[in-house]
Amino acid sequence: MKKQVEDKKAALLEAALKLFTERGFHGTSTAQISKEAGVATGTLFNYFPTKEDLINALYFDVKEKLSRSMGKDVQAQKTYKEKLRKMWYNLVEWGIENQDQFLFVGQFCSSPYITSHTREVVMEEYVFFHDLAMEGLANGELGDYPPEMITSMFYQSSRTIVDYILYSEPQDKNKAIEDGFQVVWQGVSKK
Amino acid sequence: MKKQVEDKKAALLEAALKLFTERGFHGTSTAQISKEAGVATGTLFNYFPTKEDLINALYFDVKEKLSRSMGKDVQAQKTYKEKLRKMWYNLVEWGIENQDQFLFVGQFCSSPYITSHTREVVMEEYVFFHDLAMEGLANGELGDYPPEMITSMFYQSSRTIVDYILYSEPQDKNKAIEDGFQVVWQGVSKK
DNA sequence: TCTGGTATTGACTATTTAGTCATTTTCATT
DNA sequence: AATGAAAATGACTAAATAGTCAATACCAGA
Repeated sequence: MKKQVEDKKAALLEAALKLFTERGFHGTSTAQISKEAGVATGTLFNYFPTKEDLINALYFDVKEKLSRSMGKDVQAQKTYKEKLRKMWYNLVEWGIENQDQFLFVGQFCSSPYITSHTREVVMEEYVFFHDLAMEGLANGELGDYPPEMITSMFYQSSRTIVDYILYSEPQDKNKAIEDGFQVVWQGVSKK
Repeated sequence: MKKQVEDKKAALLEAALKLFTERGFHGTSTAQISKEAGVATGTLFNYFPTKEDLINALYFDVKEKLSRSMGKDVQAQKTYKEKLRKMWYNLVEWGIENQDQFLFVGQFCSSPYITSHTREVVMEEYVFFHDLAMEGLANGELGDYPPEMITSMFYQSSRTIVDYILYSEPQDKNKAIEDGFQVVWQGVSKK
């Protein structure tokens, strides 16, 4: 029973992910989401009292997965540059392998349907990222820029490279990923 | 008469800009837009046959303004680095001074309501940008990266810095703008 | 097999929506 | 002042919407 519950909830989130990205928030009806998920219209509202709750839960879900992928094996790297490189590859590879989630985040990160509460909760998942920037500033590996600026530039650049790879389809994706890292590292590291 | 026509059209675009950014595309009714613009509901459809036509016209309008600001006085600069710096300042300052348009573009650039036709037409306004990257590659000022990658990184970084300035509100905005340029220039220039 | 509580269903509704169109207003020209 | 064509109006409609709720299905434990 518990299993089935999770199944339906996951199916609803998956359906919502696909449809919201394809057709937008108000462009997708709750009926369409239920149908795509293979459940009754009422079932959606058992799990998510309102449509807004649904998209906020979905946003949190996706951002959490992203944050987990992002941090994987980073602390195991020897040098600071290797830590950043690991994180870069985690980010870009996740984006390529999870296109739908990647596009969803891009489309809804500044959307009015995501509440400031959701944004705050999501933020907490990313403190380790901020800490890593602080570490680089403290040990002199990074140029003397505000940490929020560094993290933003790093994260947004990874999105830019994923977009570039998905849209321009370069022959050598790995080259593109490494090129991207070189640009960012040259940009933020201390000369 | 001609004057008034343009007034109403402009009022509709302005109202749509504000409301779409605040409440999303389907979250904003055509009635709300008409009301905000101070015209009758029918008038909107005289100028824009459908709601989609309206948002596409608006998107084109804003992107065109951005492209014009972006290129201003760039060719008058002496060195290549100065050309890029001029463009960087044009971009970031436009974003700060035109927050509403800046946010609108960010929110709708990858939205399903913007047709691929609109995207293509908008693209044409930005060939000079691509050409500038080619120029930098040809004269050895830029690192050996694909030009599309360079333009994307440059443009998206400018967006990141505007976001950073609007959201983090650093004491010294000009320092932040110049810092941003340093990061990007270090990133894409040849070492 | 029976019990009782939980999960699921889908018909239903009150509201909202994009777009229409017959009518009225505006105003340059005569 | 008279004309007429273009612009503006807003009441209207057919369709779609988020969310409800009474009825049903399910299933673990006794």
